[in-house]
Amino acid sequence: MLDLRFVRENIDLLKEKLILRGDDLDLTPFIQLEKERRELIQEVEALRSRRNQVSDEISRLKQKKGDASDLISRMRGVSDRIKALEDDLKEKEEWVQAFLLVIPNIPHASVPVGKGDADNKEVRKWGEPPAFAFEPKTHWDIGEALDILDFKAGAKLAGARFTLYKDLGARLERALINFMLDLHINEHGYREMLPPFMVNRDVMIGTGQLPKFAEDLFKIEGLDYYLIPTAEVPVTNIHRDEILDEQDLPIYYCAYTPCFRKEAGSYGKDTRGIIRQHQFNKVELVKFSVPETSYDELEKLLADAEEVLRRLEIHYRVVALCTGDLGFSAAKTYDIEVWLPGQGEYKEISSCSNFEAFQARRAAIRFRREGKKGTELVHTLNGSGLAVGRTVVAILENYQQEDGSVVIPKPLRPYMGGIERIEKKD
RNA sequence: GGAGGGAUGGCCGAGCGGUUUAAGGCGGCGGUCUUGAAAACCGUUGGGCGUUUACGCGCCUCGUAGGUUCGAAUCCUACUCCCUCCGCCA
Repeated sequence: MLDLRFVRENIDLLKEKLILRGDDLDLTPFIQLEKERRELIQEVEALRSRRNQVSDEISRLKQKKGDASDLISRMRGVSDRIKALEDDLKEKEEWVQAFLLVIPNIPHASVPVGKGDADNKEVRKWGEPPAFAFEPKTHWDIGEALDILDFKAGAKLAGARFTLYKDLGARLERALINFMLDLHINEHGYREMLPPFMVNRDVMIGTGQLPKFAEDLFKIEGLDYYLIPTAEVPVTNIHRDEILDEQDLPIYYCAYTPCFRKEAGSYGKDTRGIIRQHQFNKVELVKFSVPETSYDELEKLLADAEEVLRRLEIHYRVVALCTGDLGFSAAKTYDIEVWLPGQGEYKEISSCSNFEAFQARRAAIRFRREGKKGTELVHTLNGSGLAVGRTVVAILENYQQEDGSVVIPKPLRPYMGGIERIEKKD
């Protein structure tokens, strides 16, 4: 959410920025209603001020056993007028608030201008694609041949876009979760969190999933609970409605959670394999920072996520998302795209963003500066460190051997009971 | 699921229809005293909104939302959360 005063005073600038995003929100009704809102506030507050004054007078009179009936009769009805104005004001406040909640964040000045993913800018590449003396297979072929991924069973148990992991497939997923958590906690300075996998509506509004993207979420029928689409949601909201101390910042949290997404509107996309699932595992990095260092923190967070692929020795590239490809709440985003030989393309495996004060304003996450009065909004950041299912995909496709087996990257072997290779059972 | 108890400022805790401007204490901050510190004493103390060049002024905020009243932390209704006991349960 953007600052109300900022929106009011920078309408033209905001319009320009929205166009960069490809958003053509009409701001004119907002300008008018917001003005009416302020006029109403002044009217209602003047009346309330008078009511308070007269009530004091009545009180004083009664104390002295005086007759206040004249004053009382004159005040009769004033509250009804206040009430009527308050109802009107409440309606306008809610309208203004609802409008603010669907305005996307403003892209940072360093974000490349562009319309879609074709305009994203490559920042760097790391490593080399593996050379194969044979035609590399897709992970779904590898996984089925090794009997570690069972798509039919997933469909039977739930439906399309669900998969049953079996034996060393399940073990590999679990090994990756522990490897990633240990790396970030022991070496990158993050605190481990294990949050609820369901959250309420206010929390979803806090990080920006609601009200605009309800169709992407699974909701529990009859209750105010939503399945989380990412750990970003519960973890960022840990400090909702709080005022932190400057010396507490920056705060680094790391959390493993499953993620649940409806994937509405992606019907033809990634239908095979485990690239796009309704449920997948992710290790997430979340930071709270003072505004002046949040972009340094973004670079460090990105490096922390990249480190996972470097340790696993898998080729990837980093792209800076352009203005047209940026998510609703983000001011700047880097995607890490991992090389998938079976598909012959780079695929997003992590998305690292600075939200600046956009989420903090929605969730009321503030901090106090040493020796200064008042509060300021923190900056929030997060990034996948990494998406676990897609890391399994990357390992299967990059470490596949001609005989159909898959070599386990060295750092994962301690987490796999020393197993070095997944081979076909007979 | 059943029965009972509770929610007041950063924390503890009084208030139960009208100078209360939410008492008092703790903590925090500033000061006096002191070589320095402690103690003691004095002062100060949240969040949000509106208005103002500014100093300031006003409004809201006692779990949340309504209601009664000239006036609500206080009375009424609903809801949420927490605690205790019973039942069920990994």
